[in-house]
Amino acid sequence: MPNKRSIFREFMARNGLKWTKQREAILEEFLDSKEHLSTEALYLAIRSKHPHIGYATVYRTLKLFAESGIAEERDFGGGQVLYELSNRGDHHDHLICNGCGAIIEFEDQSIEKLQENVAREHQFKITSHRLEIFGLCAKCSSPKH
Amino acid sequence: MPNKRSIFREFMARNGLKWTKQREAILEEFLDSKEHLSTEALYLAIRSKHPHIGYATVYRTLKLFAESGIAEERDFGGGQVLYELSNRGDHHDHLICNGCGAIIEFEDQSIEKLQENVAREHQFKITSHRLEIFGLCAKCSSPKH
DNA sequence: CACCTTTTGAAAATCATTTTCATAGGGGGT
DNA sequence: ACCCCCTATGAAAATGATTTTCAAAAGGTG
Ligand SMILES: [Mn+2]
Ligand SMILES: [Mn+2]
Ligand SMILES: [Zn+2]
Ligand SMILES: [Zn+2]
Repeated sequence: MPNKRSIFREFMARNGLKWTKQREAILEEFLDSKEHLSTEALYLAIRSKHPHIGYATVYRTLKLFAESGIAEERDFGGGQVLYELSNRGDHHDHLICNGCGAIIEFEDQSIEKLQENVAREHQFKITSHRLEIFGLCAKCSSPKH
Repeated sequence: MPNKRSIFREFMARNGLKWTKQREAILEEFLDSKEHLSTEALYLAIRSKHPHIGYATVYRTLKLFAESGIAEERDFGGGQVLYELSNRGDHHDHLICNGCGAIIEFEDQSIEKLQENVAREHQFKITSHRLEIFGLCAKCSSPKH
């Protein structure tokens, strides 16, 4: 079970890319992070420990994470792209609260199957998909504040 | 069965907004259009008949179409927002070809139901959702050519 | 260490979309 | 039709996330 650190380092080596302090710092901060975060959020988190790291480098490095497969890019329409760690190969979709911004993950094999049926009916070859449900989470839709 | 023209005009009146040549021209061109089109595409289409209409006005008017309910905004991640007429009042989702850009619409009540179940399990109140399946259409995935 | 390539940070550039602002145009009331 | 008060318009400038440029600063391989 290769961990994300080694997957990423192998990706770098395989592509003739270099292992730098910046990339290491960004990787560590990203691995520590929870949930879905924007480049800006990660940049700000890193800045406290590494004030010298530039914004562009964070952008570039997150793209590398996505290319290497250890991270996934998400665009929930909030104006900024979000990144999350790719968890053990499993695909999942999202419930997104318009009230507090909470993002709830879910997996539903029945839905996935039906999507494949739809694609098959159209002789369409799926490479990826996204299902996003917007609304209000339990907290935000409860009457008592 | 109020048509889109009257729905939009009523929306305008109700909100104290004015009926202008520009809005009429943009509406007519939009009603004539097929499928999912960008502001730019609509602007270019209109420009031949109405060279005086500005880009900003097209942006503003498409937003009004969406607000009034006669159009829907879609962001398939292509860098530009697309608009389509809200047809048949029914919700639908999309298959998007990465090869030729074709957009295929589909409706699947079973998937919708399962989405509601997922939301219910999380005590989540749905206001909207989107399901987009990316890949290759029949034409683009066929071996010949 | 040398050398060649990739990286980096800061600033400038992109690009879709939005906003500004001065002028023009609806439209209800008279 | 005339006023008057908004709202709308177009051109240009502004925005804001992301990307690119470029000269200087490392990787890393032998
Ligand atoms: Mn997720
Ligand atoms: Mn559609
Ligand atoms: Zn919430
Ligand atoms: Zn195609």
